[in-house]
Amino acid sequence: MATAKRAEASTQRRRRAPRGATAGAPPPRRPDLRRRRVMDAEIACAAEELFAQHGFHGVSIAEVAARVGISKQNLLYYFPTKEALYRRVLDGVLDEWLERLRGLADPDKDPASALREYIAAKLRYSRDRPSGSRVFATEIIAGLPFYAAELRERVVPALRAQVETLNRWVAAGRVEPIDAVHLMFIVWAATQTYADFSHQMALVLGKEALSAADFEAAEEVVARIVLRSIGLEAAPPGPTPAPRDR
Amino acid sequence: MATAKRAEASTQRRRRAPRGATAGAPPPRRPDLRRRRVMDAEIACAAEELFAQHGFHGVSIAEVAARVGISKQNLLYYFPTKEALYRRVLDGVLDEWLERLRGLADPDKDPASALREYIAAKLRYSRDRPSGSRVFATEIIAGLPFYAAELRERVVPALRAQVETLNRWVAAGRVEPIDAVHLMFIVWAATQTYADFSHQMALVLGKEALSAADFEAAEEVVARIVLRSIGLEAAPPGPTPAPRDR
DNA sequence: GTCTATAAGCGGATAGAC
DNA sequence: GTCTATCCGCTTATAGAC
Repeated sequence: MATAKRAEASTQRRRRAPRGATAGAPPPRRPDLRRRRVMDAEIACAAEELFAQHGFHGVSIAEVAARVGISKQNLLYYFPTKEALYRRVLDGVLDEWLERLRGLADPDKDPASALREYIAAKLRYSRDRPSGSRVFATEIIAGLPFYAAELRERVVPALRAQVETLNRWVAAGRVEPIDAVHLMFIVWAATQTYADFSHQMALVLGKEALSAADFEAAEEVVARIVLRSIGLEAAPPGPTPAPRDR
Repeated sequence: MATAKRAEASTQRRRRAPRGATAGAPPPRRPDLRRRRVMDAEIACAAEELFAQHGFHGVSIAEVAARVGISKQNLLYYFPTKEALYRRVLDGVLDEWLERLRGLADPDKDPASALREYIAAKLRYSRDRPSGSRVFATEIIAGLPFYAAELRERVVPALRAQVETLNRWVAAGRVEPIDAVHLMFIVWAATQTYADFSHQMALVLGKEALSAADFEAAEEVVARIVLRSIGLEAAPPGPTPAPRDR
């Protein structure tokens, strides 16, 4: 999702073919569900970026509407309240997040490669969808004013499952004993930070934005840190693979 | 700072001793600098908590004033604009942060204990002043809309110095080679997260808030992860010291 | 579905009396 | 320093025509 397909949809928006004269088969008269879905997604996508930058209260529905190219009243036709739009954004972020991480950290897998994959997937998410990550982060930082129930129902179980997997590996002697909850807290933080704090990172690195090479380096370091901490791997093949840009 | 001395200041606020009659020595007529400083601090303290919870746009100066027990117009006497108040909050957070971390990560120190101290100090900060940490985090996540210059001038050099120290340890062969920037990114994230994401953590742990024992466990795991990643330490003395509450 | 019009309230900020 | 009064713009949301 994210930035895709906005342009095409926008150009075709106002006024489809006129109805009265030339149409052979009468167009279906039920509410246009497809259009509804497209508009919902497009509005949510615009809202996601704006909420990420300015926070819930820092964005007006008029601004979202303007970015999509519709009127604010029209936006209110699709989302009855600003809060509904905000929740929809969080839902979308969460859906994709759960989808991407489904099945990773399977307790039957090899711990090292399972953890590697998990870290890679989370970093990919930070890279592909920083806005979503940021909206979620600010909601959590604010103390879950809108999304506490959903987080409890959908996120916490997923996180607990990962902790549980790690604990099973410990119990089976496949990794060294460690406080699994805190290890996972750190994994989440270390991967999330590449979305949330990338502005600060860019400033430290003296560049405009993080590059692909930065994300590769991040993946290597996070994986090394985590794996070594539970006695899984000494060091990656090459000591420090040549950075491409930076 | 934070929550201290609010009560006493509030009770004595309205109307000091009347001026006309009984006073022997005429009270100094210059602007009361001491009062100014106290009020500034008190307002900033209240604002810090509110900004942390609701974000810059989610807080009205009237709400801040109400929490302090003054009128909104009176608040505007001390801070001419809402933005000035917000910057003052960030300044305060940054001042204390730099103060606490000053001198840590000295390149002449033993790397292991220097890093341990650094991690402990950052975690203590997350624990003592979560609101400040959160305000800062949301400002960064939002892309530094107000505080870019200050971050560039005061924070980035401090962060770079820490990276530099780590690099010197690598060059001197005192620690194993590693991508120092990313290691530090992870250290910042792993310590910061115990302030910013503590709500989510509490939900995962099934408790109201993080306890002292949680912070001790965090310190142990973060230190272990970081030190091991550069070949500094095998494991802490006891395998898993008995948790006190949880 | 999309538009115009408008309700009803809160936001930050200023002016001036005391 | 603190108060009263007030300006004005922007906000979410609704009503109803087309």
